[in-house]
Formats: sequence, C-alpha cells, structure tokens
Amino acid sequence: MTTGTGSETGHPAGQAAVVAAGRGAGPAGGLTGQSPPTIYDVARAAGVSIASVSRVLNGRRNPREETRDRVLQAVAELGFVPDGAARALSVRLKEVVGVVVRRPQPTDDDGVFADEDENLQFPDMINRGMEFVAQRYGYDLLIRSVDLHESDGRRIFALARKSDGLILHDQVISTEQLARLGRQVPVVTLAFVPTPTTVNVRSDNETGMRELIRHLAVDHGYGSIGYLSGHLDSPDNLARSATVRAEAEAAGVQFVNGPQWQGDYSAAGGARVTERLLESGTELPRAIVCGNDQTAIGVLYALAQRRIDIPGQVAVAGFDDIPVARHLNPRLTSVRQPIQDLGATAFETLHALISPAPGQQDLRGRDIVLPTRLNRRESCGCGPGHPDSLVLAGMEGRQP
Amino acid sequence: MTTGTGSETGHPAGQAAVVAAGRGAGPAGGLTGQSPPTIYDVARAAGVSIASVSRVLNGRRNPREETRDRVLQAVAELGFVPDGAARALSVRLKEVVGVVVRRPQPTDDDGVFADEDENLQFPDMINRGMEFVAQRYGYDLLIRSVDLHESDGRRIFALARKSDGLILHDQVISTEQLARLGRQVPVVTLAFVPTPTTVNVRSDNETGMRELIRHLAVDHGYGSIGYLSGHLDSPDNLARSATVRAEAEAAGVQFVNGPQWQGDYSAAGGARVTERLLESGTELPRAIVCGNDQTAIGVLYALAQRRIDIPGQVAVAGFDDIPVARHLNPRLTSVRQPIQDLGATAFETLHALISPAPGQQDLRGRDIVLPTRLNRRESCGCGPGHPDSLVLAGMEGRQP
DNA sequence: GCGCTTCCGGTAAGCGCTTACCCCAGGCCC
DNA sequence: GGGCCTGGGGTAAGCGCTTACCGGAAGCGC
Repeated sequence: MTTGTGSETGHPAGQAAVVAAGRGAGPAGGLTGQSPPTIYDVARAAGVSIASVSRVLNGRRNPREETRDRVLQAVAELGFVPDGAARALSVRLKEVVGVVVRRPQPTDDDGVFADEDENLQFPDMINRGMEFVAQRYGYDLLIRSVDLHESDGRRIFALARKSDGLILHDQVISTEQLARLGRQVPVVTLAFVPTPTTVNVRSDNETGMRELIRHLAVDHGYGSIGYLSGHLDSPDNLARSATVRAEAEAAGVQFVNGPQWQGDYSAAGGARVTERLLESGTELPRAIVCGNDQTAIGVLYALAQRRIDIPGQVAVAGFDDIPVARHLNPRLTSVRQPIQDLGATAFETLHALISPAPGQQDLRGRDIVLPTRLNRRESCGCGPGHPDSLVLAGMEGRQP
Repeated sequence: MTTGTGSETGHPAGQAAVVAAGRGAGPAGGLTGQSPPTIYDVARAAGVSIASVSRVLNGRRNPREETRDRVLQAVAELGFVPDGAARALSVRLKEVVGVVVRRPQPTDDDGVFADEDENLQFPDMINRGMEFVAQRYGYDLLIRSVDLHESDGRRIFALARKSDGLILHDQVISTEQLARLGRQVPVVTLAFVPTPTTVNVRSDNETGMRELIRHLAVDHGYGSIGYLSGHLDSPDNLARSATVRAEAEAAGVQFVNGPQWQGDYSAAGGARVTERLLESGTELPRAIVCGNDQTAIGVLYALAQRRIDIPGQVAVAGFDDIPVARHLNPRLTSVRQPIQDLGATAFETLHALISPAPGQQDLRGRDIVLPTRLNRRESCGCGPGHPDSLVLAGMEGRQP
C-alpha cells in the first residue's frame, strides 16, 4: 500500500511494496519513487487493452490507425518504456551479452608501474569494438571482470543467466569449463581456442610475427633475437613464441629464450625480466621481441635506466600496436592487431549464434582469424623518416 | 513441442518454441539448445516443490536439513543458476546498473590522431573503478555509449529499464532530461551538476588547478599563462578555466584565453588550436595549461613539430594525469584526479540510492567532491631530478 | 438477406522466479 | 485427549510483458 502516486494499475495488486526497497521507501517520500509507468497504465490512458498497446509497440498486425495514435500518444505522455526484465522473460531474449574480462593481478614489486593501467587499454578497445556493433542490434554489454583463471567459473555461469550469450576475453576459463558452458549458452572466446560448441576469434599471430622477425633479421641484419614471453599458457603467446623461433632459425639468426625470459604481459613484468637479465651479466641479444606492447614498455624503461641505447645497442619490438606505442620514446615498432575489429567480429559472431539468420550455417567450432601487419617505427632501428613516424616526437624538437 | 531434451518441466507448457529462435533451432540439432535447467527441473529432481527450492537458494525460513541437502544436490547436478530476468521481474531488482559513456566524435581533420584512442582511457578507468565495487554487491555494469548530447535521451531512458539505476558520464544528457530521469530512476552523474533528484560526483578542480597555477606562476615565475579549454559547456572545463584566470590574476600573471583557445578535450583539438595560434603569428604564452591530458598530448605534438622547446620556450601542463602522461616526452605535468575512485564512489553512491541502508539519509541533490593534487614532471620545467620522474625516460638513455 | 471472409481488439496463458498464505503434522499443555 | 501453537512445505498469485486464441463487427458475393 501507499506505493506510488496515482498508480492503480488496474491489474491485480498484490505484495508490491515488499522487496521494493529503495523506491520511495526513504524518508524523503514525495518527489521520488514515482515508479515508471507500466503497460497497464498506458492501456488505461489510451482506453484500450494491454494487448493493443503491445501490438502497437511491436508493430504487430498493424492495428487501426486511430487506435495506434491513441496508444502512441499515451506512451508519449507517460514516457513509457517497457521493462527489460519483463520483456526478456516473455520473449526469451534479454538483448544483453555478457563480457568477461580478466582483472590484472598486481604483484608486489610492480614499482613504477604499480598503478599502470595501460593493461586496460587493450581489452577496453576490444570492448569498444563490440559495443559499436552491439548498438546496431539493440544489444548492450554486461561487463564482469574475474581473476586470472577464476577457480570454478561460477561467476561466469552466473553472468550467463543475465545475458543471451557470452564473450570471453583470454584466459578467463579452462577448456573443459568452456565446453560445458558452450553447451548451455552461445559463447565466443577471444584469443583462445574453439571447442565443438564455441567459436574463437583471434588475430593472425604467425603472419605478423613472421613479418617482424624477417624485418629484424633480414632488413636490419640483427644476429640474435630474444623473445620475452607473455603468459605461458596463452595460445597467443605460444603462437608468437613458436613463430619467432621458427623464423629466426630459418634466417640463420640466434634465437634466445628460456625460463629467465618469462614475462606476464605486463610492463612491470617486462622491466623485471630485463633487469634480472642485466644483473645476471648475460649479454643481451641484438633485438628483443616482446609478447605484447605492455611488456615492451617495461623493457624500454629498464634499458633506459641502464643507459642502453635503443635501438643502437638493443632493438625492441612489441605486439598489438596499442595507441601509446607511438608516443613512446623511441616510438615502438609493433605488430598491429585490428583491435576494435576483434571485438566487432566477436560480437557479430555471437549474434549469429544467438539468432542465426535464416540460411545461416552453424558457426560452432570455428576459429576466426583476423589479419595483422607490421608497423615499423624507431625502436627496431628504422629512422624517423618513415611515413608512419610523424608522431609526437619530442626528441627532434628538443635540440634545435 | 520438441523443445529441449528431457525437459518436461511439469508446469504448463504452452507456446515455448515460438520466440525461442536460435536455441536449437539451427540445423545442427543435437548437442546444443540444451536450454539451461529451470527451478522446476530442480524441484522435480529433488522431489520437492519449487517453493522449497527457492527457499533453500535464498536461505529463507531455513528448511529441514534433509530437504536442503536434497535440493542442493539437485542444484549441483543440474548446474542450475536462476534466470536473471525472471528473478529481476519477481524481486524488482535486476542487480544491473546502466553506465552511459560518451562516444568520441571524430572530426574530419584529426590527422595523426585519427584513431587515437586515449580518449577512452579516462572513462574506461572510471568504469573499472565502478566495476570493482559493483562486484562486491553482486552487480554488473551494462554499458552503452551515446553521441555527444544525444538528441532526445531516448536511448538513455531505454537503458534505464534494463537496469536498477544509471551512472552518467559527462555530457550525455541535458539538465532538464536529467531531472526528469532522476524522478523515475536512481541516477548518479559524473562531473556534472546535482539536481534535486540526482547526485553528482566530481573531483576538486579548484584545488588542483590552483596548486598548478601557483606552481607555474610562483615556483617557475612564468609571466603569462594560456588556458586551452575543453568543451565549453562542461562544468569541469568552466571550473578549471575560472580557476586558471583567478589564480593567474591573483599572482599578477597575464591570463591568455579567448575564442581561438577553444579545444574539445581531444588530442586532435589541442594540436589544431596550437597550430592555428602558431600560424596566426600570435606569440604564445610562457605556459599553456590544458583542459585535460589528451589536449596536452596534442599541444606537445604541435609544438614539437615546430621545434619549439618544451619546457624551455613554452611549458605545458595537463589535467587528469592519465597513465600515458608519464610516458610522454617530456613527461607531462598534470593534476591528478583519483580516476578509479571517481567510479568507485559513483557506484557506491548509486547503490545507496537503490537500496538505502536502514538509517541512511537521502543523498539526492548532493555534490560529492573528491580531492586532486598536482603531479610535477618535466613539461612544466621541473627537472628529472624530482622523485616523481623516475619514469620511462628514453632521453637520458639515448646519448651516452 | 445470409453465410463467409477479414480485420480488430480483448481475454488469458505463460515466461521463471519469489513469497504470502494455508494446510498438515507433531508436540505441548492443561 | 482435545485445543493450540509451531515448523515445514505445498499451492498459487503476481512481477510486466508478448501473443495465441477467440468473438464480434464489417464487408463481400451470390
């Protein structure tokens, strides 16, 4: 009782106030709690049944013009918008897709990179790409972050029941869990592997990396190349690592790797690995290729600390080509992934899984691969003369 | 008919297949479509009524231990998770908050900054802060982006019906619309203004900016300061601009501003304004303070193009202190906003609006202000000796 | 003028949950 | 031993929508 003002919906009243907590429950009373109008309110205002209102709103069996107008006017006056949950329950479509991202796990000794959040940039750009297409289909993204290798995936399954399908960023679930999940709801993974019930979207690590290694080995003629890896169990990392090795060997260049070259995709990790290598007195390879750009940022930092000339003494390259890459000093050579496209494609694919077009063939089990290409800048040894490099170069401006 | 396998839920069957489109409708048949179990399935498996299942799941009126165990076992076996929409409809709580962000509008002449996405970094970090606390309350964020000054706000009202409350980033709605929206659902705005029905969260522009201007005018003794503004109607911009003027005048320093100093919070805008000033032959002020860091990036770029020494000839400072700031060359002096806190506070506040704690007083109409502080780096003229500046300084490393 | 087809719009069922309400045992007291 | 209370669990209503189904009113041809 005493719920909203003027809201005798005319349909069975019932408990209402019970769990309504927070709506007009506060001492403020008056001007709030005006809970949004329901379809019953509209029907009453227009003098028709709720079925007619619904039909008008959904363009079904086009009702008589006059009826339609009456309804539309009532809708406009009341500012009615149908409730998402009710609609979802009825049509069995929420028009929401769940997106699971991995929450970066800061370690103890991140030092200068402690609150370094470029990590976020990459997944966020992917999400941006998703959101962009999602708009067109009237979908929204429901975002949830989980810890690396979320123990039981419970939080992921829960998110599934709030949405029509899931897009999983890398390394948020195990393969078994993924297969199980895929059996219950449409799922698209990013930079992972397809399962019989899910589809994966990734970019072409091999081609881009091959181009980079050939550039370093052949064009620059560097005699040794090290690979500072990302998470060991990341498929992207495995592919990149294997390609570096294969191409280096093919070019007759020494490939440097090993346990002490183990990074974790973070700037802090890249810096840490570099420092330890330096401390151990090992001679660095002529060029260091990093699992991603974050790692490269860390490497650049650690080398600069030791006054090591980049690319004069050691060349450095990254992977991803995040926007910051071109603002670094020296500007970072990197393999460009179509970041936003990755997201857009993931969404497009998921949507096809959720509501397949008439003739649409089943996509499950597919591995969708997007192209990559090398972006040469200064950190690999290319000069500022390259067309790509007309960017925020503080250097040139500093010494007239 | 022929819906799922073994899914005779025992409750009225009905239409089912009608709108189920996409679930097992595809030619694939078999291994998919296994639509998730419902509470009826669990009840049948446990040999109890759905009410008991629900009670066990929600810990109500603790049922007998034996019953509870039977139910929990059935839940585990079936992997049951309640459907979000159904639950939401019933308890009138979706456990979802809508977040509206502004989609950057690329203009025609963005040049090098065309696909510059640092713009995203700031809002994304705020969202990260929200998500972090949202977790603790079992909420998820439903993200939607709108164009600057979304014409009628329809998309915002629609999002409201998919969630329990809204958090609006800056400049996505007009004040009138906002007041109307606030009457229907709990709303928190960021960097805007409070209305009688909504609360606003922002950071303390005045204090941080005051500190910056005093630093430039007093510590560095610069004789003139220009302010390259953000969107004219952004309250943040107004406050920053006013503070720059007031403090400059108070310090007896010339304040340079005017229509040709109008930026738009983007790097491209900052570069454009700077280039036009340079072309027009105007003499630049000794220091340029930017509406935000993006703008400063553009300014840095344009000045470097002209071989103007920063901070030797012109000092530059930003606002926000986004992570990239410390990787620029020279490293950018900026006023630090507690970015993630902004998001966390916004969520906390919204949650208090949605389900106020027992004694909780009404927050509506409040303007919550978070503290800021100056981060001195090189672009204002401070040397690399400053403790803050031990960061990715490519410069030092380049010339041994 | 009468049966048939259309076209409209109302009635009600059902989406998957939560919970008020009630009924049935069992235990208790006098 | 009967009335009462209590606790456990089932029944059903209701959350706000969509839509199958039906009944009434026109419109039509013969």
